[in-house]
Amino acid sequence: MELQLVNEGRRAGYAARRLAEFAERCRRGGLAVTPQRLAIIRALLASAEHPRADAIYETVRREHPHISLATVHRTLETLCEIGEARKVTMLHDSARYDGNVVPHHHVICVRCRRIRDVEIPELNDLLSARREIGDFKVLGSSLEIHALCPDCAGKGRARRAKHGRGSSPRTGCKDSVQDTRGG
Amino acid sequence: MELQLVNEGRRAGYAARRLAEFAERCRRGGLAVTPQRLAIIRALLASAEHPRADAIYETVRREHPHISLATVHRTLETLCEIGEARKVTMLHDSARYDGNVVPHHHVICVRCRRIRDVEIPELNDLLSARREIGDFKVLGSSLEIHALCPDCAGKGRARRAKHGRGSSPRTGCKDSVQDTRGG
DNA sequence: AATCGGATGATAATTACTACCAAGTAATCG
DNA sequence: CGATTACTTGGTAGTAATTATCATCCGATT
Repeated sequence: MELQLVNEGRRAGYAARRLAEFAERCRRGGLAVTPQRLAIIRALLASAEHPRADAIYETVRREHPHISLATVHRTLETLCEIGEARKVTMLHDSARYDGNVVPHHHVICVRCRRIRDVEIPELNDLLSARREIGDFKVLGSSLEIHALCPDCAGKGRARRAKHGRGSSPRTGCKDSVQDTRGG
Repeated sequence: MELQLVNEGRRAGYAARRLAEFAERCRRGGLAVTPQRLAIIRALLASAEHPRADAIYETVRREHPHISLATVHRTLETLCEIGEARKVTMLHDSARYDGNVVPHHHVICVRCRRIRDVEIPELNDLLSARREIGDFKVLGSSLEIHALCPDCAGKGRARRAKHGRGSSPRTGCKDSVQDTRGG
């Protein structure tokens, strides 16, 4: 299986292109182009660290000393909504435990966060053949398949639910549909 | 690619077996077998929901009204450490953002939580050919490859760092090596 | 330039989780 | 079986990440 770390040069070129189109994309998404948003997307695109909100905050603060941490959180969330950023995992809200310790993967409903086990023996085989990627030593892996569960698929397009931290995975449904499908 | 939801019958049988071996495995792991731990692993194995600590707490409370939520959090963590449970994602501490919205995957250092982008075009192809899994409608996917980064690989075996919530992903290193390699 | 709706900053509130410590109890040994 | 001891637990305070609230501000449109 082809499988390689993305190199720095390519990432930088990509970031430059994305930044150039940013204002245009904001308008298309119905968002105002503010200095804060520009600074935040610039910081995000400049980083290869997959940063947390507070790291972006520290970076942006150097040029915008008055920016609020809340703005950074809000903006990153907004960027995800218009598809200008993504979260590394959609399950960052709280720890979800699994009693099944046999290697397997998960389908996750992007609306209600329902999770079901999936077996993909071939994927396990392919990855366990791989001892390292770049200079990282591989230990294991876990595939998150983003999907709509049968209950949520019927409900039409997401009515942007508010992001009460962990408000819904308990029982209810939550939105922020993040389509990561390949292109 | 073979790819299917794990069915309920199989899961139940697996859970029964695991539960039977639990006491033995605890002792092997140097842990006391307490009623609380038994109740928690039983609740976890009985659930197909990939529950959060609070859901386990609500279940266990019916039989152990005095159990503490802190115990549930601690115990689930402990179970992961001795390999009797796993977390659905190891990145649940806090949101990590990515400016790269082109479909790709991630290598994550299990010690310091460093993340790097990985491209696996074949995986994208295989999954985008798949429109549904069971009754879930597939939108996209994200593979988490668990690994040791070059810096952490040299440092020998993990000295169990304390779990200060988000204490290390900023810069430092954190442990809880969770080997999910196939078998 | 006037208007207006969305955006921001400051801060309070919420949530998930961990730290701490006194008291309880499982495992070991006699 | 009972004493010993170290590991566990419960209760609770504390911490960190994130969201809510709301007055003020400012980008976009006219």
